[in-house]
Amino acid sequence: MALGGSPVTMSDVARLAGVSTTTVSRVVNGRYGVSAHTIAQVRSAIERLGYESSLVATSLRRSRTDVLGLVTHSFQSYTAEVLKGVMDALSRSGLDLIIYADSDLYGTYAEGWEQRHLARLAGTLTDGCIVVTPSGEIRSGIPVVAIDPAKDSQVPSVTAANFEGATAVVEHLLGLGHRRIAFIAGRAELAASWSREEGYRKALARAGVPADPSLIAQGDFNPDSAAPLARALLARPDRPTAIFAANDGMALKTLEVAKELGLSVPGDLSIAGFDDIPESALAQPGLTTVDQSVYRLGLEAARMLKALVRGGWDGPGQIVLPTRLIVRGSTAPPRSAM
Amino acid sequence: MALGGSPVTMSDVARLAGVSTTTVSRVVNGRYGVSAHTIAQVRSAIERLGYESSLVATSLRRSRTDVLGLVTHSFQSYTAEVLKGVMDALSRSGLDLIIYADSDLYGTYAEGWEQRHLARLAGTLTDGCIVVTPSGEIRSGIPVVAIDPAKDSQVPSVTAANFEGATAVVEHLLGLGHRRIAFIAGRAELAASWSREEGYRKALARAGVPADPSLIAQGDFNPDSAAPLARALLARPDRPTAIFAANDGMALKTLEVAKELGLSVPGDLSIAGFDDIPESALAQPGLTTVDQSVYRLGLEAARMLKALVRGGWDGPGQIVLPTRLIVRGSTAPPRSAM
DNA sequence: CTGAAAGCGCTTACAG
DNA sequence: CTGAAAGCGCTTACAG
Repeated sequence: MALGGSPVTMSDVARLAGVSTTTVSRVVNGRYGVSAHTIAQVRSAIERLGYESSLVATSLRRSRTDVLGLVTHSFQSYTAEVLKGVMDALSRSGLDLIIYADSDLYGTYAEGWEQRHLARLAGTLTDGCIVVTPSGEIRSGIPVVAIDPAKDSQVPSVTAANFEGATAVVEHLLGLGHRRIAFIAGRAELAASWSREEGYRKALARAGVPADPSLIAQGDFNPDSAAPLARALLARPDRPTAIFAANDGMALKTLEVAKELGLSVPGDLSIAGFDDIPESALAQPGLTTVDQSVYRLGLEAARMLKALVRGGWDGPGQIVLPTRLIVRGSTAPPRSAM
Repeated sequence: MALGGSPVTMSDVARLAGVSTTTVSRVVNGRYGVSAHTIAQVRSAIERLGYESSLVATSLRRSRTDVLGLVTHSFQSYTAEVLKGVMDALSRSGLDLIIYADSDLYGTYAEGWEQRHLARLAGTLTDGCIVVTPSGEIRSGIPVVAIDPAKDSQVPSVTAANFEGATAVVEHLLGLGHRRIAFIAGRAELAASWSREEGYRKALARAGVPADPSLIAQGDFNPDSAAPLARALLARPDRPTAIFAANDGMALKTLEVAKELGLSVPGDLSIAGFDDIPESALAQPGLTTVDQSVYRLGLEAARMLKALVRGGWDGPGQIVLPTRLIVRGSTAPPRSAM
């Protein structure tokens, strides 16, 4: 009960109750074969001492922990949405969640971070893990589900229909009359970024518009990475009439840059993104984008992992969630076509 | 190296390298007194097997883990901001972070959740813990810092100048000519909510405006909790000319409700919040609010905990961060005063 | 119905 | 420079 004393252990309880730790363990875990009197004795000792079993010791001894893990290398609003979905899927399932974040890797993309984080949890702490946007292939002794996996990754994963979504948004721009459409890409190693770029290329090709490689800029999904890229694109004499960024964070940053440069959106420049984060609906003008429900990414990943851990998964190795084009004020016909 | 085999242990490495686990442990932890040849031997075995030490086993054996814990019962944008601050404070400090979330308590305020989560981590897993918005007093064997603690809590904590911030925003409304100002409160057990209500009362009292108890509604910081309350307040024949909500989430929900009811903001109704979350600047009209930098709450809490864990804290037991009134378009003089 | 003992994967005196 | 043994806090056969 002491504030600041060393943690109460099972032996403390056993001593106070006058029984063995074996018996205390039985009571704590609700096993059969303990007399009512002993149970009462132990319960009261637990109460008096404020005993809580040690997750660490339990998980080291047991094979199962009923705890799922999640590893991530940053906490953007994307991550927060993922977490909401995961927690809702786990709600009242008896499975808890542990999130592991390595301070030395935070915000960087040091290769293999997912592997190291995973190993920390996989030992015996967690029964299975969700890995958010891993940069490479993953190997692990426990079930793993990736959210937005690396390109060519083989682990079970959940992702959105990135190719289709990107195609739809670029076709929307083409339909408005745009021909010089730039693309700001995301982290190149992620399948999501690669598919969005493919969708962009495919839509142009279908429309018979030759792709101009100088209109493709390499960002990393981080909003700040888009600022210099947008500036460079917009400084060109033959600047594009539309910019499609691989996520909303970068698209909104592009919107900021355009305003700084005195360009009106969508008058001088159309802008589109991907994700439909809450800020996109609130921006001035509202951002045309693709809804990919990051919340559902987290929800489905947790459901899949739950089934995998319990040995009851018979679905596909990859879940692809539908996307939806959302047209708002940031896109319009180019001036030349008006 | 096997995909899906059981985890590689230190004994596996020892066997392959032809040494004892003692020696492997020494190499892994960089202890002195191992021959260069043995080190190379062990390193290569570790490499070949893809060995990573088990966090669980290590933390059970060692007194120190160099891992800090954080427990929360929900993942709102508030939590995401807190986490960013915490991670930035921990960056390159050698301290990692584990977040524990209990699925059975998610989104609910079941009494004592913080105590139970904490006990799971406090055993030996973490050297210290941050508890986000605990609902009651906390006892623990390891250092703990609370962010927005419970009323009358004694644990070290970080919070904003809630009283002063609330006073400022209500004085702003009074200055515009409002006299019927409603207040939507937050979770009653939190000091933050209580202080904001006190600030509201104090500002009215100073201005000689009698407080009308029927204008105080009890929310819980969750945006959804505000909808019925705002509806009830606005349905009254003597409806208030201004509503001050204890956080931005509830204020933005109130804005939505007002629009639904066909009321113009700020023409028919002024609305103010507290927090300054990103959405508030983007809302139409922009939300008048109090900036409390949730990011800094996380940053300072992690700094404090770091010092506490390392035995180097000599600051006060509670850190109070300044707040700042931010006036945007959602507040204006009431019609009657125009 | 109850307990002594082994062992989960590590680290740390201790002995050599 | 290296290893056998004890022990961190639990759970689980096994024996009684």
